[in-house]
Amino acid sequence: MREHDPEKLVARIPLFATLEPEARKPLANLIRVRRYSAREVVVWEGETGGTLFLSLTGYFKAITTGSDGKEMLLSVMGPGEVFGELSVLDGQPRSASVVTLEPGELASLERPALFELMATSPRLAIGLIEVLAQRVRTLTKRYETISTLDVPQRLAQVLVSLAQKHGQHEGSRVRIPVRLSQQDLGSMVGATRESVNKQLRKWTESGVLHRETGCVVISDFPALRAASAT
Amino acid sequence: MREHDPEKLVARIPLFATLEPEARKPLANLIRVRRYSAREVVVWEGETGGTLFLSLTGYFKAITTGSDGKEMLLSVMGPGEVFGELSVLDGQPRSASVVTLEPGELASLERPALFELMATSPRLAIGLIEVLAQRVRTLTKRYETISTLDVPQRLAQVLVSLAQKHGQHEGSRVRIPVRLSQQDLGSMVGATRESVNKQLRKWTESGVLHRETGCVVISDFPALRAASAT
DNA sequence: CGACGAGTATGAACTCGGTCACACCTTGAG
DNA sequence: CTCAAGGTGTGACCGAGTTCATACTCGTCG
Repeated sequence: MREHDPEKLVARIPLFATLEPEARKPLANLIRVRRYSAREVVVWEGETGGTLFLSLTGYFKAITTGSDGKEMLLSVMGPGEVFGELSVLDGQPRSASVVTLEPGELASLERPALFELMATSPRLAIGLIEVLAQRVRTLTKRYETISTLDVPQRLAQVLVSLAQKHGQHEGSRVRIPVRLSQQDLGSMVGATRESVNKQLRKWTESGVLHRETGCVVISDFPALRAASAT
Repeated sequence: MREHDPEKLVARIPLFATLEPEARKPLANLIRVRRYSAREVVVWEGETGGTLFLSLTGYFKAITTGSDGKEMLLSVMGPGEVFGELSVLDGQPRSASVVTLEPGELASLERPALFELMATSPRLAIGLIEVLAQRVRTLTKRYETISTLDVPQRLAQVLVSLAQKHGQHEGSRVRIPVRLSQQDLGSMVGATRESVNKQLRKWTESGVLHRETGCVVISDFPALRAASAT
């Protein structure tokens, strides 16, 4: 995003889009923008921190690391999305780490500034509650999925939702413009790198999708969608 | 709970405990109390509904039913806990069904009344945000657990947390006073009834726990706790 | 440009836990 | 009191997916 006028940046973030215009001006002065390089850690799980992040460009992953060192990928966040609201709102330690998947830019807002804004702008509070509510719904669904479906179904489901959330249409094809390793995909569906690889190969062979420099391109979206349900 | 003075009821619910005393009086007039019999459905997944529920007595389970009809148990709620806040806050359909595990009483509060209260009492809004935040944290942890640990570990973990949340100490023993079938336990950890049965038997044989008329009593809490981590 | 590290590819062996099948208890409704 | 229904107990079998081992491919950095 070459745009560096804070006020214009703010208008692009859905959370702030519905904000009263007169509330946007002060906001613009409170955010700070920073560029992150690939694989940089934005927040560490377990840390206490009161910063809210707003993704401007690039993709980020939220991960938790289990006691045995295994990494679980909780969500992939792209431009316009907000994260870090949990710790800001309840003051508890960060529930996950966030790492850049590729270079990108983030705007950040500190807790005191956020609370000040919320006091004058109830819509912001409502927006944040909606973000939180959405997280609960997404997590509930993922939880249900992981304990009900088998690996191919789970993988199909993840690809479908990645495509819906971040996909770029190229004719009848849909490109998922996020550089996710097979390891990453595995840790999204609770499977090993190997299992992901094998399933991906099957789909590649049957022409459902193909890989391009670290990205997945879906050729036959309906087929994938069909594979995600029973 | 024989107590039927609404104002006293309200004081027992943690969400309202920190409420300004002058805000409790109007609240008392807005809640409605109802008794539910065993296995009664309080809310149906998918329905739209704007009622917030406050558990007074008895235990309740939140479940989602997958497309294949398999039931997942999301959480067990006991006296003092609040549920149904998600749909009330974001207006979306209910994310899960709630069913009584045994006869119990619930207080309920309708959306308009709640919003009215929130407008005058910011603490209530903060309390609800905390409830939501807690849900995100719990779900995140459960999600991590289910995809990292094996069945015995998951089961141990669930029993430990049930004991911590609802347990009654009887000397060195801890009783989980909730009537959960092995099927229920299974659907909490993403396992079958049979697997739960077999693990429970092992623990019974080794004296870690025993069963009493539908309830689980933990004899060796440290052992169970040890079994829940690797 | 060449080499190292990260990611990809693939199969063989094993194993946890699910499925199935069947018998045995409780418990509460009539 | 009796019966049906729902919950519990237990073993045999088998299959999806993990683990392990071993090559290969690519891109990026000295």
